[in-house]
Amino acid sequence: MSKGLKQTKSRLLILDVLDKADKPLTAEEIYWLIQNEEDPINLSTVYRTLEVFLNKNIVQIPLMKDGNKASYILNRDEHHHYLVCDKCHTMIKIDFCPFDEFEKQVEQLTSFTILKHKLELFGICPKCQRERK
Amino acid sequence: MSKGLKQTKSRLLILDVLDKADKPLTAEEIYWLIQNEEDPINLSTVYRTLEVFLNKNIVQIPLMKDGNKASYILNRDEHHHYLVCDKCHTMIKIDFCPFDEFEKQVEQLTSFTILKHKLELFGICPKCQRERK
DNA sequence: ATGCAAATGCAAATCATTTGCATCTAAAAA
DNA sequence: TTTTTAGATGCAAATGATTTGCATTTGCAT
Repeated sequence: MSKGLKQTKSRLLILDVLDKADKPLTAEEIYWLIQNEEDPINLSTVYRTLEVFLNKNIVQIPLMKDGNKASYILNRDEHHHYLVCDKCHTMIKIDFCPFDEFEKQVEQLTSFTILKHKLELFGICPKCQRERK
Repeated sequence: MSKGLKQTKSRLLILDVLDKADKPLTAEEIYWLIQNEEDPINLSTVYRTLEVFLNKNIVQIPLMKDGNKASYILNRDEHHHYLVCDKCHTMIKIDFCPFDEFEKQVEQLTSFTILKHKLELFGICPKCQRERK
């Protein structure tokens, strides 16, 4: 395993689950998905692993929360954002991001060094518009 | 009090504290700020009031969290974003937002109707840069 | 193979937030 | 103004996500 981490079964399983996921997963969701696999793994381990992965920048927590639980995604070093439907919570990825220029302006204005940004868009998806939900 | 709410001392105090604040406040910060004022008020009341205010759109929760506590700001119907220092959590308001054009593009691309967006920038503030914390 | 630092399981602790319930109070009705 | 009552509050206990202490296990460097 990269970044000076021991390669353990739990960590590989968690990475695998996150890799296959098509949406951000909570610690508990990861936990249950792994129960369905071969070897059980403790919920504390999931939390501890996710924290290590966060520190190593292997995973990220996007802005949206599922209730008050944090969700995690693999950091694929692609930069993108999510668009979330307020009605049905459909979540789609937006693959472009025009904010480099904006960040430069803010850096000049504030003297901060900007490291990252999080953006999320909320609206109504086409399906819900049709169904007037 | 507007929006069909009873005008109570707690609610007026909470509104006042939020109005005077120059940054998002957690429920507990609001609670302590009010202890310093004349009349004490219960922490549950702060939480309950904030929830009512949220539903009435009188306050909003910006994206950033102080640790894992939610922060609240008065909804002033101004649109702006926050810049947060990763080290000392200093939080400053950015008063301009260039994303209308971007939203239009995303609407065309996805057929979503976009209602709002949340953006947050993270970096290191000038003070922490100097102190190399 | 051996030793050790790091990882894990388990149970208990933590901490923000919520809730049940008895009491109180703003404001509508009389 | 007094009465009425739905909604607001205080208090203590419950909840639920996340963290932590500690004993045990396991990668992996020697």
